[in-house]
Amino acid sequence: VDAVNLPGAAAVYSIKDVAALTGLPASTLRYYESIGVIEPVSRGESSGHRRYTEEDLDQVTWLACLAATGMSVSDMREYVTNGRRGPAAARQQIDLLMAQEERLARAADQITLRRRYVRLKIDYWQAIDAGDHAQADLLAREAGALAGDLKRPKP
Amino acid sequence: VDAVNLPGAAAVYSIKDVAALTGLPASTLRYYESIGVIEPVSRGESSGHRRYTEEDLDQVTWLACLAATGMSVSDMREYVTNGRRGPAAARQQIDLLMAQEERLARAADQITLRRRYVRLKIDYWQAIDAGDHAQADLLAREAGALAGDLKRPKP
DNA sequence: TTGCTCCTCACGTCACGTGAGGTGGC
DNA sequence: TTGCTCCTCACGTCACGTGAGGTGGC
Repeated sequence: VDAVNLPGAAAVYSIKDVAALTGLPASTLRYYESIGVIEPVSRGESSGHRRYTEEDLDQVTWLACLAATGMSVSDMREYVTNGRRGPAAARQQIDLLMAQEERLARAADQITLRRRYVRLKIDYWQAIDAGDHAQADLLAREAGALAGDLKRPKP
Repeated sequence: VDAVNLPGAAAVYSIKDVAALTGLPASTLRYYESIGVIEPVSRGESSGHRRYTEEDLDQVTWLACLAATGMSVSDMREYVTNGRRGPAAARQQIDLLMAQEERLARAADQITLRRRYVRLKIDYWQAIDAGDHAQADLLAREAGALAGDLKRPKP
Protein backbone atom coordinates (compact mmCIF):
# COMPACT_ATOMS: atom_id res chain seq x y z
CA VAL A 1 0.00 0.00 0.00
CA ASP A 2 1.42 3.29 -1.09
CA ALA A 3 -0.57 5.33 1.39
CA VAL A 4 1.00 8.68 2.14
CA ASN A 5 1.62 8.60 5.87
CA LEU A 6 3.05 11.79 7.26
CA PRO A 7 3.00 11.96 11.03
CA GLY A 8 -0.12 13.86 12.02
CA ALA A 9 -1.51 13.69 8.46
CA ALA A 10 -4.35 11.36 7.48
CA ALA A 11 -3.61 8.34 5.28
CA VAL A 12 -4.48 8.71 1.60
CA TYR A 13 -4.92 5.89 -0.91
CA SER A 14 -4.71 5.82 -4.69
CA ILE A 15 -7.37 4.07 -6.76
CA LYS A 16 -4.97 1.15 -7.20
CA ASP A 17 -4.52 0.86 -3.44
CA VAL A 18 -8.25 0.79 -2.87
CA ALA A 19 -8.70 -1.78 -5.64
CA ALA A 20 -6.10 -4.02 -4.00
CA LEU A 21 -7.55 -3.55 -0.51
CA THR A 22 -11.18 -4.14 -1.43
CA GLY A 23 -10.91 -6.50 -4.41
CA LEU A 24 -13.03 -4.19 -6.57
CA PRO A 25 -11.37 -3.32 -9.92
CA ALA A 26 -10.48 0.33 -10.51
CA SER A 27 -13.02 0.46 -13.34
CA THR A 28 -15.74 -0.56 -10.88
CA LEU A 29 -14.64 2.09 -8.39
CA ARG A 30 -14.96 4.76 -11.12
CA TYR A 31 -18.28 3.32 -12.20
CA TYR A 32 -19.69 3.36 -8.65
CA GLU A 33 -18.63 6.95 -8.26
CA SER A 34 -20.12 7.94 -11.62
CA ILE A 35 -23.54 6.58 -10.68
CA GLY A 36 -23.49 8.03 -7.18
CA VAL A 37 -22.98 4.87 -5.13
CA ILE A 38 -19.68 6.28 -3.92
CA GLU A 39 -19.71 9.98 -3.12
CA PRO A 40 -17.29 12.12 -5.16
CA VAL A 41 -13.74 11.37 -4.02
CA SER A 42 -11.39 14.33 -3.59
CA ARG A 43 -8.66 14.75 -6.19
CA GLY A 44 -4.99 15.66 -6.36
CA GLU A 45 -4.97 19.41 -7.00
CA SER A 46 -3.03 19.39 -10.28
CA SER A 47 -3.07 15.73 -11.32
CA GLY A 48 -6.80 15.16 -10.90
CA HIS A 49 -6.09 11.69 -9.51
CA ARG A 50 -8.49 10.30 -6.91
CA ARG A 51 -7.25 10.40 -3.33
CA TYR A 52 -9.23 8.09 -1.04
CA THR A 53 -9.33 8.81 2.68
CA GLU A 54 -9.51 6.16 5.39
CA GLU A 55 -13.23 6.90 5.61
CA ASP A 56 -13.65 6.40 1.86
CA LEU A 57 -11.83 3.08 2.12
CA ASP A 58 -14.18 2.05 4.91
CA GLN A 59 -17.20 2.79 2.78
CA VAL A 60 -15.85 0.98 -0.26
CA THR A 61 -15.07 -2.09 1.86
CA TRP A 62 -18.64 -2.10 3.02
CA LEU A 63 -19.93 -1.69 -0.53
CA ALA A 64 -17.79 -4.62 -1.67
CA CYS A 65 -19.43 -6.66 1.07
CA LEU A 66 -22.90 -5.69 -0.12
CA ALA A 67 -22.03 -6.28 -3.77
CA ALA A 68 -20.69 -9.74 -3.01
CA THR A 69 -24.14 -10.99 -2.05
CA GLY A 70 -25.68 -9.81 -5.29
CA MET A 71 -27.21 -6.55 -4.13
CA SER A 72 -28.21 -4.27 -7.01
CA VAL A 73 -26.45 -0.94 -7.38
CA SER A 74 -29.69 0.97 -6.89
CA ASP A 75 -30.19 -0.77 -3.53
CA MET A 76 -26.59 -0.04 -2.65
CA ARG A 77 -27.15 3.61 -3.45
CA GLU A 78 -30.20 3.72 -1.17
CA TYR A 79 -28.23 2.11 1.63
CA VAL A 80 -25.36 4.55 1.31
CA THR A 81 -27.71 7.55 1.23
CA ASN A 82 -29.24 6.27 4.44
CA GLY A 83 -25.79 5.93 5.96
CA ARG A 84 -24.88 9.52 5.20
CA ARG A 85 -27.48 10.70 7.71
CA GLY A 86 -24.99 9.97 10.48
CA PRO A 87 -25.42 8.49 13.96
CA ALA A 88 -29.05 9.60 14.13
CA ALA A 89 -29.81 6.81 11.68
CA ALA A 90 -28.22 4.15 13.93
CA ARG A 91 -31.45 2.18 14.15
CA GLN A 92 -31.90 2.16 10.39
CA GLN A 93 -28.30 1.10 9.92
CA ILE A 94 -28.87 -1.80 12.28
CA ASP A 95 -31.98 -2.90 10.37
CA LEU A 96 -30.03 -2.70 7.15
CA LEU A 97 -27.17 -4.71 8.58
CA MET A 98 -29.49 -7.35 9.93
CA ALA A 99 -31.10 -7.71 6.53
CA GLN A 100 -27.63 -8.16 5.06
CA GLU A 101 -26.85 -10.77 7.73
CA GLU A 102 -30.03 -12.56 6.65
CA ARG A 103 -28.90 -12.55 3.02
CA LEU A 104 -25.50 -13.88 3.99
CA ALA A 105 -27.06 -16.61 6.14
CA ARG A 106 -29.23 -17.76 3.25
CA ALA A 107 -26.27 -17.69 0.90
CA ALA A 108 -24.31 -19.82 3.39
CA ASP A 109 -27.17 -22.34 3.54
CA GLN A 110 -27.23 -22.56 -0.23
CA ILE A 111 -23.53 -23.24 -0.36
CA THR A 112 -23.80 -25.95 2.28
CA LEU A 113 -26.46 -27.70 0.22
CA ARG A 114 -24.50 -27.37 -2.99
CA ARG A 115 -21.40 -28.80 -1.36
CA ARG A 116 -23.39 -31.80 -0.18
CA TYR A 117 -24.66 -32.26 -3.72
CA VAL A 118 -21.17 -32.02 -5.22
CA ARG A 119 -19.79 -34.51 -2.70
CA LEU A 120 -22.53 -36.98 -3.57
CA LYS A 121 -21.69 -36.56 -7.25
CA ILE A 122 -18.01 -37.20 -6.49
CA ASP A 123 -18.94 -40.39 -4.62
CA TYR A 124 -21.16 -41.36 -7.52
CA TRP A 125 -18.41 -41.10 -10.13
CA GLN A 126 -15.97 -42.89 -7.86
CA ALA A 127 -18.48 -45.74 -7.59
CA ILE A 128 -18.84 -45.77 -11.39
CA ASP A 129 -15.08 -45.77 -11.73
CA ALA A 130 -14.87 -48.72 -9.33
CA GLY A 131 -17.60 -50.56 -11.22
CA ASP A 132 -19.93 -50.63 -8.21
CA HIS A 133 -23.23 -50.00 -9.98
CA ALA A 134 -25.44 -50.81 -7.00
CA GLN A 135 -23.70 -48.12 -4.94
CA ALA A 136 -23.78 -45.73 -7.90
CA ASP A 137 -27.53 -46.13 -8.28
CA LEU A 138 -28.02 -45.50 -4.59
CA LEU A 139 -25.92 -42.33 -4.70
CA ALA A 140 -27.70 -41.12 -7.84
CA ARG A 141 -30.99 -41.51 -6.02
CA GLU A 142 -29.66 -39.57 -3.03
CA ALA A 143 -28.43 -36.76 -5.26
CA GLY A 144 -31.82 -36.65 -6.96
CA ALA A 145 -33.55 -36.33 -3.61
CA LEU A 146 -31.25 -33.44 -2.68
CA ALA A 147 -31.78 -31.66 -6.00
CA GLY A 148 -35.20 -30.38 -4.92
CA ASP A 149 -33.59 -28.31 -2.15
CA LEU A 150 -31.03 -26.74 -4.43
CA LYS A 151 -33.27 -24.04 -5.84
CA ARG A 152 -31.71 -20.68 -6.32
CA PRO A 153 -33.34 -18.09 -4.04
CA LYS A 154 -35.21 -15.41 -5.95
CA PRO A 155 -34.40 -11.76 -5.24
CA VAL B 1 -44.93 -30.69 -10.62
CA ASP B 2 -47.07 -31.56 -13.62
CA ALA B 3 -44.81 -34.37 -14.78
CA VAL B 4 -46.57 -36.89 -16.96
CA ASN B 5 -46.21 -40.17 -15.12
CA LEU B 6 -47.70 -43.13 -16.89
CA PRO B 7 -46.74 -46.48 -15.42
CA GLY B 8 -43.76 -47.75 -17.33
CA ALA B 9 -43.29 -44.39 -19.09
CA ALA B 10 -40.48 -41.98 -18.17
CA ALA B 11 -41.36 -38.74 -16.35
CA VAL B 12 -41.51 -35.61 -18.52
CA TYR B 13 -41.31 -32.01 -17.32
CA SER B 14 -42.43 -28.74 -18.88
CA ILE B 15 -40.14 -25.72 -18.94
CA LYS B 16 -42.14 -24.27 -16.05
CA ASP B 17 -41.61 -27.44 -14.01
CA VAL B 18 -37.88 -27.33 -14.60
CA ALA B 19 -37.77 -23.63 -13.74
CA ALA B 20 -39.55 -24.35 -10.45
CA LEU B 21 -37.35 -27.35 -9.64
CA THR B 22 -34.02 -25.71 -10.43
CA GLY B 23 -34.67 -22.05 -9.64
CA LEU B 24 -33.52 -20.99 -13.11
CA PRO B 25 -36.05 -18.77 -14.97
CA ALA B 26 -37.57 -20.18 -18.16
CA SER B 27 -35.84 -17.43 -20.14
CA THR B 28 -32.49 -18.65 -18.82
CA LEU B 29 -33.31 -22.26 -19.74
CA ARG B 30 -34.06 -21.16 -23.31
CA TYR B 31 -30.91 -19.05 -23.37
CA TYR B 32 -28.69 -21.91 -22.16
CA GLU B 33 -30.12 -24.15 -24.83
CA SER B 34 -29.67 -21.51 -27.55
CA ILE B 35 -25.95 -21.14 -26.78
CA GLY B 36 -25.36 -24.87 -26.45
CA VAL B 37 -24.88 -25.17 -22.69
CA ILE B 38 -27.95 -27.40 -22.56
CA GLU B 39 -28.22 -29.87 -25.43
CA PRO B 40 -31.37 -29.53 -27.57
CA VAL B 41 -34.38 -30.68 -25.55
CA SER B 42 -36.96 -32.86 -27.34
CA ARG B 43 -40.26 -31.22 -28.20
CA GLY B 44 -43.96 -32.08 -28.19
CA GLU B 45 -44.66 -33.35 -31.70
CA SER B 46 -47.32 -30.81 -32.68
CA SER B 47 -47.03 -28.13 -29.97
CA GLY B 48 -43.28 -27.64 -30.21
CA HIS B 49 -43.13 -27.25 -26.41
CA ARG B 50 -39.99 -28.46 -24.68
CA ARG B 51 -40.31 -31.78 -22.83
CA TYR B 52 -37.52 -32.33 -20.32
CA THR B 53 -36.62 -35.88 -19.30
CA GLU B 54 -35.39 -36.89 -15.87
CA GLU B 55 -31.87 -36.87 -17.30
CA ASP B 56 -32.33 -33.34 -18.65
CA LEU B 57 -33.55 -32.23 -15.22
CA ASP B 58 -30.47 -33.76 -13.66
CA GLN B 59 -28.20 -31.86 -15.98
CA VAL B 60 -29.98 -28.55 -15.44
CA THR B 61 -29.79 -28.99 -11.67
CA TRP B 62 -26.07 -29.46 -12.02
CA LEU B 63 -25.76 -26.40 -14.24
CA ALA B 64 -27.69 -24.32 -11.73
CA CYS B 65 -25.16 -25.43 -9.13
CA LEU B 66 -22.27 -24.36 -11.34
CA ALA B 67 -23.90 -21.04 -12.25
CA ALA B 68 -24.50 -20.22 -8.60
CA THR B 69 -20.78 -19.92 -7.92
CA GLY B 70 -20.25 -17.49 -10.76
CA MET B 71 -18.95 -19.85 -13.41
CA SER B 72 -19.04 -18.32 -16.91
CA VAL B 73 -21.29 -19.90 -19.51
CA SER B 74 -18.33 -20.76 -21.73
CA ASP B 75 -16.78 -22.74 -18.86
CA MET B 76 -20.12 -24.39 -18.22
CA ARG B 77 -20.29 -25.39 -21.87
CA GLU B 78 -16.84 -26.96 -21.69
CA TYR B 79 -17.79 -28.89 -18.59
CA VAL B 80 -20.97 -30.21 -20.13
CA THR B 81 -19.16 -31.24 -23.33
CA ASN B 82 -16.73 -33.18 -21.17
CA GLY B 83 -19.61 -34.84 -19.37
CA ARG B 84 -21.21 -36.03 -22.61
CA ARG B 85 -18.30 -38.41 -23.15
CA GLY B 86 -19.94 -40.81 -20.70
CA PRO B 87 -18.57 -43.03 -17.92
CA ALA B 88 -15.19 -43.29 -19.63
CA ALA B 89 -14.61 -39.72 -18.48
CA ALA B 90 -15.25 -40.58 -14.83
CA ARG B 91 -11.80 -39.37 -13.77
CA GLN B 92 -12.25 -36.05 -15.53
CA GLN B 93 -15.68 -35.64 -14.01
CA ILE B 94 -14.19 -36.20 -10.56
CA ASP B 95 -11.49 -33.60 -11.20
CA LEU B 96 -14.14 -31.18 -12.35
CA LEU B 97 -16.27 -31.83 -9.30
CA MET B 98 -13.36 -31.40 -6.95
CA ALA B 99 -12.55 -28.07 -8.57
CA GLN B 100 -16.16 -27.05 -8.01
CA GLU B 101 -15.93 -28.17 -4.38
CA GLU B 102 -12.86 -25.95 -4.08
CA ARG B 103 -14.80 -22.98 -5.46
CA LEU B 104 -17.64 -23.64 -3.06
CA ALA B 105 -15.26 -23.94 -0.12
CA ARG B 106 -13.71 -20.59 -0.96
CA ALA B 107 -17.13 -19.01 -1.37
CA ALA B 108 -18.11 -20.37 2.04
CA ASP B 109 -14.97 -18.87 3.61
CA GLN B 110 -15.78 -15.50 2.06
CA ILE B 111 -19.27 -15.59 3.48
CA THR B 112 -18.03 -16.50 6.93
CA LEU B 113 -15.69 -13.50 6.88
CA ARG B 114 -18.39 -11.17 5.63
CA ARG B 115 -20.78 -12.32 8.32
CA ARG B 116 -18.16 -11.58 10.96
CA TYR B 117 -17.72 -8.13 9.46
CA VAL B 118 -21.46 -7.46 9.41
CA ARG B 119 -21.86 -8.62 13.01
CA LEU B 120 -19.08 -6.29 14.10
CA LYS B 121 -20.82 -3.43 12.32
CA ILE B 122 -24.09 -4.30 14.06
CA ASP B 123 -22.31 -4.23 17.42
CA TYR B 124 -20.73 -0.94 16.44
CA TRP B 125 -24.02 0.79 15.70
CA GLN B 126 -25.58 -0.63 18.83
CA ALA B 127 -22.72 0.87 20.82
CA ILE B 128 -23.27 4.21 19.07
CA ASP B 129 -26.97 3.97 19.79
CA ALA B 130 -26.19 3.29 23.45
CA GLY B 131 -23.76 6.22 23.57
CA ASP B 132 -20.80 3.97 24.42
CA HIS B 133 -18.13 5.67 22.36
CA ALA B 134 -15.19 3.81 23.84
CA GLN B 135 -16.74 0.48 22.88
CA ALA B 136 -17.70 1.88 19.45
CA ASP B 137 -14.12 2.94 18.76
CA LEU B 138 -12.87 -0.48 19.76
CA LEU B 139 -15.34 -2.21 17.45
CA ALA B 140 -14.54 0.16 14.58
CA ARG B 141 -10.89 -0.76 14.97
CA GLU B 142 -11.74 -4.47 14.92
CA ALA B 143 -13.82 -4.07 11.78
CA GLY B 144 -10.98 -2.17 10.12
CA ALA B 145 -8.57 -4.99 10.94
CA LEU B 146 -10.96 -7.51 9.40
CA ALA B 147 -11.48 -5.42 6.26
CA GLY B 148 -8.15 -6.49 4.79
CA ASP B 149 -9.33 -10.12 4.65
CA LEU B 150 -12.55 -9.26 2.87
CA LYS B 151 -11.08 -9.05 -0.60
CA ARG B 152 -13.14 -10.54 -3.34
CA PRO B 153 -11.34 -13.50 -4.93
CA LYS B 154 -10.42 -12.93 -8.55
CA PRO B 155 -11.58 -15.48 -11.15
C1' DT C 1 -64.70 -19.42 -27.60
C1' DT C 2 -61.83 -18.48 -23.67
C1' DG C 3 -57.77 -19.17 -20.94
C1' DC C 4 -53.52 -20.91 -20.30
C1' DT C 5 -48.94 -22.13 -21.34
C1' DC C 6 -45.75 -22.26 -24.45
C1' DC C 7 -43.13 -20.59 -28.79
C1' DT C 8 -39.60 -17.41 -31.57
C1' DC C 9 -37.26 -13.22 -32.55
C1' DA C 10 -35.73 -8.68 -31.67
C1' DC C 11 -34.53 -5.45 -28.70
C1' DG C 12 -33.53 -3.73 -23.91
C1' DT C 13 -30.83 -3.78 -19.66
C1' DC C 14 -27.73 -4.26 -15.94
C1' DA C 15 -23.13 -4.00 -14.36
C1' DC C 16 -19.46 -3.36 -15.60
C1' DG C 17 -14.76 -4.01 -19.09
C1' DT C 18 -11.92 -2.20 -22.65
C1' DG C 19 -9.56 0.51 -25.49
C1' DA C 20 -8.30 5.33 -27.46
C1' DG C 21 -6.13 9.28 -26.64
C1' DG C 22 -4.20 12.26 -23.29
C1' DT C 23 -2.04 14.31 -18.73
C1' DG C 24 1.28 14.73 -14.57
C1' DG C 25 5.11 13.87 -11.50
C1' DC C 26 9.89 11.02 -10.50
C1' DT D 1 12.96 11.95 -22.36
C1' DT D 2 11.12 7.70 -20.60
C1' DG D 3 8.02 5.08 -17.74
C1' DC D 4 4.42 4.81 -14.83
C1' DT D 5 -0.06 5.63 -13.12
C1' DC D 6 -3.81 7.92 -13.57
C1' DC D 7 -7.66 10.50 -16.28
C1' DT D 8 -12.21 10.82 -19.36
C1' DC D 9 -15.31 9.30 -22.83
C1' DA D 10 -17.28 6.13 -25.96
C1' DC D 11 -18.18 1.84 -27.14
C1' DG D 12 -18.22 -3.28 -26.26
C1' DT D 13 -19.73 -7.31 -23.65
C1' DC D 14 -21.73 -10.74 -20.83
C1' DA D 15 -25.81 -12.89 -19.20
C1' DC D 16 -29.69 -12.67 -19.39
C1' DG D 17 -34.97 -10.07 -19.24
C1' DT D 18 -38.83 -8.31 -21.71
C1' DG D 19 -42.19 -7.53 -24.75
C1' DA D 20 -44.57 -8.37 -29.47
C1' DG D 21 -47.02 -11.35 -31.98
C1' DG D 22 -48.44 -15.98 -32.57
C1' DT D 23 -49.70 -21.23 -31.81
C1' DG D 24 -51.88 -25.51 -29.52
C1' DG D 25 -54.57 -28.36 -26.45
C1' DC D 26 -58.42 -28.64 -22.34
